[in-house]
Amino acid sequence: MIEFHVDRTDGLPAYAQLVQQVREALRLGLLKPGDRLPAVRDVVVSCTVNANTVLKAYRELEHGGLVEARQGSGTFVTGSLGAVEPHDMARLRTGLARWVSDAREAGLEDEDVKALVTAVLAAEPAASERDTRQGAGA
Amino acid sequence: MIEFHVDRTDGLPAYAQLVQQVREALRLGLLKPGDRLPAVRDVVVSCTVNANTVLKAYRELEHGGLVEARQGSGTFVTGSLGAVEPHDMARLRTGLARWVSDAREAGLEDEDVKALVTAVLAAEPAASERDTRQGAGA
DNA sequence: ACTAGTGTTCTACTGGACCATAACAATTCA
DNA sequence: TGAATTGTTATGGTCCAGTAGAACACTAGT
Repeated sequence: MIEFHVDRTDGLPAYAQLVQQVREALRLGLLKPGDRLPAVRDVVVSCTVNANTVLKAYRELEHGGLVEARQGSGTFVTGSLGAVEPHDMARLRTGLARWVSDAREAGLEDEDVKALVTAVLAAEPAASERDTRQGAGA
Repeated sequence: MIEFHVDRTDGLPAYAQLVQQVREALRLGLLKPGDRLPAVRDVVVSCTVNANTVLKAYRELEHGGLVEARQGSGTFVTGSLGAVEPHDMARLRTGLARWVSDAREAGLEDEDVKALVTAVLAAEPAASERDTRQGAGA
């Protein structure tokens, strides 16, 4: 069961943060079709947000075909994202962790790491993003 | 001279995107003390945002001690961020580019990459972030 | 002194995000 | 059947980001 957390100082709207967290969990394989999302009322309590806000997030996910809400029983995952082999994912994660460790030893903070990732991704767009990219680095 | 771009579908407020882009450029060494930021009116035109929006971004940067506005002449960079050796930065960038290339061959999209980075950074907080972390991954 | 370019301030308005509260509807299970 | 749990809808309000338009203030170059 995924656990949400909302950072009000983030700038990103609360409902968008919830959506993002579900999508992220799907991409990392932490959430699979059949899994249930936390009940609306639970999220209301744990994240101290309004029911409408949670609903908005769940509906956006539903609209994207990622989850399905069943009145009376809950909201369930129905779709997937990314779909990379767990084995490959584990291998890449290890490699990335090593690089991050290296970067931190060189003095980079988390913000530096994120900036660098953004820059590298933008510098050499993937084939699938070639004509869609907006650019993000400076 | 840094070039801004604002993505209205991003969710993040326009002024926050401008701030982020300046901070990112500072971290990557693309912007150094003494450099001038684009004139408010130029940003208004190039990004089709309001002058107040740009002002808000510039003031936030000024408040953070990163830039200084001089009425009549422009807004100039006065501070720095990260401050990692250019040599180290270049080395890390190359290493990251290699990993990204590897990840893409395995089928990861940009969103997958970002999700993985977020997860890894959150999994092993840096010493400087130990008691400040909010968590972000799912 | 003049002018062009720069940052700055002000007021008024719109729209989206969010909250508080309450009620309604479907499902599940004893 | 009934109670508990779940998603859903509705109303009305607050706050803030962003817009629009105008004017003001400072600086540099001529």
